Amino acid sequence: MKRFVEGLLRDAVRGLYSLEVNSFSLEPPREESYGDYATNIAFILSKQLRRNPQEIAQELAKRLSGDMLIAEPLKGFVNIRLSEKFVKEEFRKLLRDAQDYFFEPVERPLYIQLEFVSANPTGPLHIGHGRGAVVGDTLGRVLKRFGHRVLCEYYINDAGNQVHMLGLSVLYRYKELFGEEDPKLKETFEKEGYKGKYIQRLAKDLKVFYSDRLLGLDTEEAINLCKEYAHKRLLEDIRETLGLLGVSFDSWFSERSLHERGLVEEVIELLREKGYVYEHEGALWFKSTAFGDDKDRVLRKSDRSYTYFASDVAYHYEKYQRGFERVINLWGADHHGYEKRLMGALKALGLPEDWLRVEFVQMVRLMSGGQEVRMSKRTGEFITLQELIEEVGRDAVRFIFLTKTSDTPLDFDMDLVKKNTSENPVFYVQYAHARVRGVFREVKERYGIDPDREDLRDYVTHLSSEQDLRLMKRCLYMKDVYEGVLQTFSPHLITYALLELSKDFHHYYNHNRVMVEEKSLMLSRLALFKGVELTLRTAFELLGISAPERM
RNA sequence: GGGCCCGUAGCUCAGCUGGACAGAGCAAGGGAUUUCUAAUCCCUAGGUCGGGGGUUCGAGUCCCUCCGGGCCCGCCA
Repeated sequence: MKRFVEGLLRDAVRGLYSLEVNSFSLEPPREESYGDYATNIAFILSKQLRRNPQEIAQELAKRLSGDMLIAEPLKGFVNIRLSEKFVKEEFRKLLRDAQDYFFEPVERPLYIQLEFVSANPTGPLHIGHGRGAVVGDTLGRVLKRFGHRVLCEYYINDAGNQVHMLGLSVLYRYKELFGEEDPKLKETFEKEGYKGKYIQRLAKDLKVFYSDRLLGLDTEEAINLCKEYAHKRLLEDIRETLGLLGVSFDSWFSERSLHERGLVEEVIELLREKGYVYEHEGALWFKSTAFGDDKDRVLRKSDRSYTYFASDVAYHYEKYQRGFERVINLWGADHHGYEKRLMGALKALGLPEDWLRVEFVQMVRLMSGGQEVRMSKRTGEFITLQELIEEVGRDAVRFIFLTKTSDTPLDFDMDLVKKNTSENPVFYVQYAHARVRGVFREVKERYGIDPDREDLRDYVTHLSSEQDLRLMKRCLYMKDVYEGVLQTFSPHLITYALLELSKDFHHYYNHNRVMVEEKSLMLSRLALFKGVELTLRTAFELLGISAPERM
């Protein structure tokens, strides 16, 4: 809708002043009585034309008003109202095919890679990973709907020190099972090892599998065996947890494969050719200060092993070679220091400036009884993502994770999502859907009308009350919301808009009855409800939450 | 010392590339039940947008500075 209005506005400007305006605002005004959209375009034009904005607003409003829009100038603003005719036409389109209506394919589809979660396979996913997973997954769904080719990828850190430490930790616990203690192993374990109970479980599994055969092996060899087994198992667990969340990846990319293909050396060589690599105290450094970083960063340590940073540069170079036109990374907020050096390296390699976009996902705090909950009562360890899903359900987890912009910390109120009242936003929006379905069931029973099969489009004509129009517009408005998500990569806008829609629906429901004597009125209200249902359902699909028939 | 995020009604937060008298939800108070689920709806109240400067026709929004809070800063990942 917004796009349509914008087009008319540009036409009007072209017609009146034969010039183009690039940036102006066009948004729903705060004050509802001003209409559906308001624009500051006259202020922008007044600079270029050196004329009074109020006059310009007046001319534009006159030109704009017609069949579709009613425009009025006010204090230099142009206030625009969608005509009843226009709203109805749009609503009919929605009823015909909601997918078609809401998602007009982008003119130039891009091959986009979306990398998110990418948690080390050294333990279970925690709550923060879940937020990244949901935000990434939903964003991917939206981008796909608009016609982009999207590849969702999980980057597995299966090389380097962390997985090594995982192997070591498992081996330590394994030996423990046989009453053996290796002092060297113990020292490292106590300092840097993974202490979670899941390590002991993995050790027990290995005992079943190998019996005592690992004891005879050379330590390094044994660590490697443990490492292989443990990280694969943990990855399976991660996959399972993501599955419970309804998140799936198209691709799982192994860090190790970069090393095996020699890409890490290759990319360092490339950076060296460009003159951004130097040696210092036996290590190889990247001159990230040349790109605004506060210090240079090590690529290869003096023990000749590569840093995580080095493989990350190689990874992104590999992404570029794979042909992605756009790459979006969702990182935990603790990685923000990383952005500059990676961006710097990519710039040094000659990649386009806006090719990579990094979005940060901030922490989640679990709250219950007004207090932060960190430890699970059952296990005494940090609450895992899996436990949270089991506790409150997938819908609540997904919805709440999308209620705030991802770059600000989120408090997850566990008590709230268990309530069946309007305080609980998840309940509130799903209840709207259940109510629509309830009416449809009843209508079918009483009158033999099945709104699921009936084509109700022609009855839209009878929807003329202020409340009718308001609810229709609210549905149509979701189209603008999706376009906003596309532009800002902020899927949380959907939950907001959904709450507003639900609010208007509940209001309508309380003030208007569907099953009334007058048949055409009943059918028109069914058409309205049908539109609401389709709108809700489309949004629910993107959010990955269920659309309950009854509650 | 440096980086990132944040400071808006009692609480939790919206406020989209600067725009019209600052919004919502919750909590508080009052009201609607012969209903297609009242698990809902309606009404009322409340803020010098952390302080100070600047840019602008116009600043919660941009710039500077100060105060306060959170996260991060290793030849770890």
